[in-house]
Amino acid sequence: MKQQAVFRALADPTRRAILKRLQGGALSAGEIGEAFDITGASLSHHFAVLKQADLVRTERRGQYIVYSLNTTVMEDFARMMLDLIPAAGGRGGKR
Amino acid sequence: MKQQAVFRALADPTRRAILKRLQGGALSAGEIGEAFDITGASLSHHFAVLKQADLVRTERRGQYIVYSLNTTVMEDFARMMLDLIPAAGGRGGKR
DNA sequence: TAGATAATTAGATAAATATCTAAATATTGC
DNA sequence: GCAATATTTAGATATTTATCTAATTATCTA
Repeated sequence: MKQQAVFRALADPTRRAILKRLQGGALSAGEIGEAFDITGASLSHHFAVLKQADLVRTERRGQYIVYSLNTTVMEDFARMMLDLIPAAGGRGGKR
Repeated sequence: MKQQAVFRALADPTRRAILKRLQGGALSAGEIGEAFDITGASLSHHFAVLKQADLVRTERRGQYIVYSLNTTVMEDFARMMLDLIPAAGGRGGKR
């Protein structure tokens, strides 16, 4: 997991909202965009950041490009966060 | 939890390194700073961001100001991340 | 109380980021 | 192949953020 890329991607509220929209299942770029008041170009930039962090997967389906969550990376991330906590969820104070 | 403040705070590698240093227990600002090659002023800025996110607690001890992790917020955060994942760790696709 | 040490605040600057408009690329259906 | 639609890329701009130096605040000790 590219840790820094994931943290950076999640730091922006618009990108987190995109991830939330994808919780219900895969959506095309346009469908995702309906919920936001920014241009397609800006959206596209956000997609690129999410992709770089491997938080979403893409697949072209005809004219459309369909985005879906990469839940593996999100799980890894959450568990890593828990590991940051001394004696919490994880194997405790390792390192 | 001030979600945005937490995400923003965690986005910076220096701040994450500070949190890691605190895993072993409370440290003064100066002790934390020993590990970094930036000025005290910059460090202090990072502390402020971490405090704003409630990720660390401070306590003055004489001349020193001692920082410690606020594990509660970190746990909340990790669990919230898991909840972002459809049917993963948490109570599944609520929301 | 004066000097030393620890840390923060103020103000400036350079780098990173979010957003925009315009142009380019990919795909469909006639 | 051409027009229409969906999306991305390029280039510009404004905002945010990380860092610095200098000054300020707080505490200790002699």
